[in-house]
Amino acid sequence: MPRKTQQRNAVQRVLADANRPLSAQEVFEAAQDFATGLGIATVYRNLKMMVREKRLVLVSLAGEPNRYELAGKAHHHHFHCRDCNRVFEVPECTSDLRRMTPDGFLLDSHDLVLYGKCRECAG
Amino acid sequence: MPRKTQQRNAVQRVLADANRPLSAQEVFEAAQDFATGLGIATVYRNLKMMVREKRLVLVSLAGEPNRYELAGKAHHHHFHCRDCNRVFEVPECTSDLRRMTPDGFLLDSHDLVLYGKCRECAG
DNA sequence: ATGATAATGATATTGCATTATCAATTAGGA
DNA sequence: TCCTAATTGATAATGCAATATCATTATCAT
Repeated sequence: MPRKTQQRNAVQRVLADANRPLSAQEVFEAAQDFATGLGIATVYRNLKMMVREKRLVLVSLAGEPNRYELAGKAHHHHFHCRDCNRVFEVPECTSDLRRMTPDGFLLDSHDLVLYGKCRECAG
Repeated sequence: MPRKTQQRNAVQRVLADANRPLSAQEVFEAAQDFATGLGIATVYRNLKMMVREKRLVLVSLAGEPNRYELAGKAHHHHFHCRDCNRVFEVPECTSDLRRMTPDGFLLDSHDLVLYGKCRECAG
């Protein structure tokens, strides 16, 4: 039976407040404010647990450490800012991906990542 | 001055013959046929050199070791087979990605990966 | 309040792709 | 052919995210 802890709440809260996927390191830094003395191992443990419980989903991007976002969001994709290295959400792509799937291939899912500068970095 | 070696030729040939991006490991295995006793370090060295010379491009996919493909191809994306773990090329997506870019963000490039079963695995 | 045990923090360890090291080999111009 | 420097193979080392370990602390049902 899982227990309520300050650390777990802090991790959860940080992810709920950020409306973008965060890395363990980002969660670690932000969650310090709500759980002083927080350890990185605890962050990893709680992220893993919350993914297992399907309260978070893992966002895996090429060449990047894993990020995590709240589960249950509508289908969407991500924008990776090359300057600040933050990842943002973008709405679903509308194009018919089946059209680009080679004959005989079975399409399950897809991932689209946009790269560039976020609003702040473009500023 | 770079020299012509059996090993370098083997790496090059394997990548030219495969019409899909290959990992260092895949290159290593396939190139054995053309260079007996080939070492994995040599494969990595040559891949790195060929990327530096812009004869290959690096294909980085989430949670996967790097893959490499011949440079100079038309813009395209990739299909990652969940069964055999091979990656294939697919033609460019036609949708207007700028439409999904949030206001104020600057879009440089994008990557799209399709997931599913390739023809052989779907067979 | 108490006890059983879940959770934590510090840190060592793992896993894995990739790179560095180095002695031995080989390419290729003189 | 000879020489020199590029290349190679074997393997140790690196980098880094993520996990395991373990003694200590905190939760919460009783």
